[in-house]
Amino acid sequence: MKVAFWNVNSVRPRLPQVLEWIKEEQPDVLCLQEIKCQEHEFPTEPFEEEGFQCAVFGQKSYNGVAILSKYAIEDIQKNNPYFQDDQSRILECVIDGWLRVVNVYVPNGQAVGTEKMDYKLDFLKSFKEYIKSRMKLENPLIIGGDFNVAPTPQDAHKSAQQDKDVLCSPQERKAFRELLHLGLLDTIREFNIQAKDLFSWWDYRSGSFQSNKGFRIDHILASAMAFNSPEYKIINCGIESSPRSNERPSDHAPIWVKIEKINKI
DNA sequence: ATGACGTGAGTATCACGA
Repeated sequence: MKVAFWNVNSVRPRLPQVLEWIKEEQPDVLCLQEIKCQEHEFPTEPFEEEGFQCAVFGQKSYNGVAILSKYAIEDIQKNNPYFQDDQSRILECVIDGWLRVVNVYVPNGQAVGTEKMDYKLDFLKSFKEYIKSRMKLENPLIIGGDFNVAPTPQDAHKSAQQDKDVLCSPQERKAFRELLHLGLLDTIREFNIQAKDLFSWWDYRSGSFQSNKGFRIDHILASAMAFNSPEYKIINCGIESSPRSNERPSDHAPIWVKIEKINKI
């Protein structure tokens, strides 16, 4: 099963290229972040025509997440039950009766020392408790989306100001590490231990993509049961940077994993 | 560099992104 995540920076102007990418890459599940519309404005029909069911958690103008799946979508949960939030940022479900998927759009944070950074850090602190509760459930678990954190210096281009800047501050990196310490693996890093210049987001300004001045801030975290166990295995994963070359692209690239269910005798 | 782009709301310009 191929499960992809993509911050599309508004789904409606991006619809033709999202449909094109689906036809080329054939994901079974596509989790979208920053759809920037309400449920009734979401382009459900074009995705249904490609064979997807849609679960949408929208918001007017900002944020919003959705899960498209060729298999049954069950046990839908919107946002974190332990965190009061008037923004639409988390959508959880179980796919095909076995794979639990959490689709997350972590707040931007604006800058260190601002109220928005406080909100981001509160969000991440509570997100950890929420994920802890999900790891107690029986299903293999993957958590993917836009985390807005570049976990290590390896995940930011060389000229980035790493110590004080949003995405790279010690506070944000600590919050991300604490998530991993629950027992989750950063799948794309596990498959690319030494790789540098492996990025998922490039600023629209200053030709950042052309000079590969990016950050790796979109991630897919996997429980040990999902990553490699007698029952399940992640056999491959990647960052698909080619859509960043499209006309009117999202500033984020899609990321994906292939997870295999190993048949019991 | 208090910049650069891009999107939504709304129809001039601002909030927001990261």
